Amino acid sequence: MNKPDVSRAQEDFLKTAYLLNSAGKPATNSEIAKAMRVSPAAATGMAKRLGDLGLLTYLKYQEILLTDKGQVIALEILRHHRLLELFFTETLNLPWEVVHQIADKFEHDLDEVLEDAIDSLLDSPSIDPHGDPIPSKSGAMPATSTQMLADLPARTPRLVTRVMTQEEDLLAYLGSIGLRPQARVTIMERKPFNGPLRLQINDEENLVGQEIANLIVVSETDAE
Amino acid sequence: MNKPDVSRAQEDFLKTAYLLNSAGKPATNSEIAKAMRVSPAAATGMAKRLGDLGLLTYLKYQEILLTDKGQVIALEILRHHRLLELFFTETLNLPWEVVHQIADKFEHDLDEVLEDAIDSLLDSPSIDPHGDPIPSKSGAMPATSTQMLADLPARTPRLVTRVMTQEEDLLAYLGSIGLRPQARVTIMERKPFNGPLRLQINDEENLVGQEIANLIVVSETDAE
DNA sequence: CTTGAAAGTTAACCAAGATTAACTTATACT
DNA sequence: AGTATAAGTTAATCTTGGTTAACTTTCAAG
Repeated sequence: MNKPDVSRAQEDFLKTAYLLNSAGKPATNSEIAKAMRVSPAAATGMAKRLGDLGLLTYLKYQEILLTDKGQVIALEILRHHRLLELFFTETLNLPWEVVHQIADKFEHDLDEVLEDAIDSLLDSPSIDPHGDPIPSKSGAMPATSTQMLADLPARTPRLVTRVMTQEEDLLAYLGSIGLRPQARVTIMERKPFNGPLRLQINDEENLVGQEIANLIVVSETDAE
Repeated sequence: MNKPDVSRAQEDFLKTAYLLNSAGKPATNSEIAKAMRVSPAAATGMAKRLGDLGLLTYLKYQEILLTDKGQVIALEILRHHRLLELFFTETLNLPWEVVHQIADKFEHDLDEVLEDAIDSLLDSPSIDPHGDPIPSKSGAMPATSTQMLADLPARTPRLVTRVMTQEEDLLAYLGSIGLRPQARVTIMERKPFNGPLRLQINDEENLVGQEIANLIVVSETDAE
């Protein structure tokens, strides 16, 4: 298995496209450009280059689609990213809101020796501190719940399994109210007209808006 | 204190120049080019760019000299490098011969939060796994012994304080015979005509050539 | 079924960092 | 002192990954 030797910018592009897809959004030029904070023209140029490398299929004006080879790379980077996030929170007690940006830089340089050492230290973990699934070394993505807290009826106790944001301030806040993976959460009351939700989080109550509830993934079955 | 925002290639150049100087060699164009594995022309170009940035003084055909600003950056990168080496050996039990190349890549991306976390986890260490001194955050380089094993008379027990190579195979070998920082070492016998040295290393004897003995730094006073 | 805004592309350009080839300078040696 | 060789520089060129500005395509809505 020869490694295609892609640059960081290329890896970032593939990762971005993959993440858009797995968030249910199409990997369009403008979405990618926005996510990568570059101009649309830069995204077009990169798409062409990666198309030539056989890592995605690029057709003018169309949504880009990763090829198998491209997806393998995206998953590898994602694995690096999430392993690193977990590694840094575990070994250094760094809060979950800071590890994302750090991992974004290191993910491109994680060689296999280090990757394997981290994997074995952490006992081949399948989720990172945010609850995001860590692809296996062979590229298999662990299954995750698709149940959003926002869609849950009241009085249905669940466990938080994933928090789908990387925004630093928001993560810090969510952490402070205990809304993180493994927390027990129950919607006690929904205020009308898409109003805030009164939540029981572990032993405390708190109010959160719809927007936040839409970032919280919970277990598909009741917390016992 | 504004960060000058230098690229990786620029950081590498400054680091290389600094390391040449501290190894007693002049930071000449060809030495730098060789150490960085780029063409001499590339080194000239980079020297000009860094000169314009005020990070070194560049005069045609002359040895380059880091300015204070340039040296601060070099020391910062060196600090990152050595902290990372130690961090990875400590947390992951990686052997000392592999951490160098890993740190070479990560050193450019170590932000302050992570740097401080590592520093405090390791209790503000002053040497890395090879015995190389770790500059303090303020840029002070810890003093080190200058006594080479090769220059020691026979029957003079010392402690190994530093092993001055980053060659993977060699480090692995030296580790295997116990020649690493903290080891007790004594020259038992010198074979004539710069022949090999018979060494007592901790509790075992071994033969090494002059070349290796010239890489081993030992304490300046006798091991008790 | 036309049309206007949004999305995407193209073109011209730029800077960084590399290369090779050819030239210049420094230096060491007879 | 004169000159060969090593060291260093310059010039021309390349690739990557960006930019902005202008143009084209798509598509939804009247």
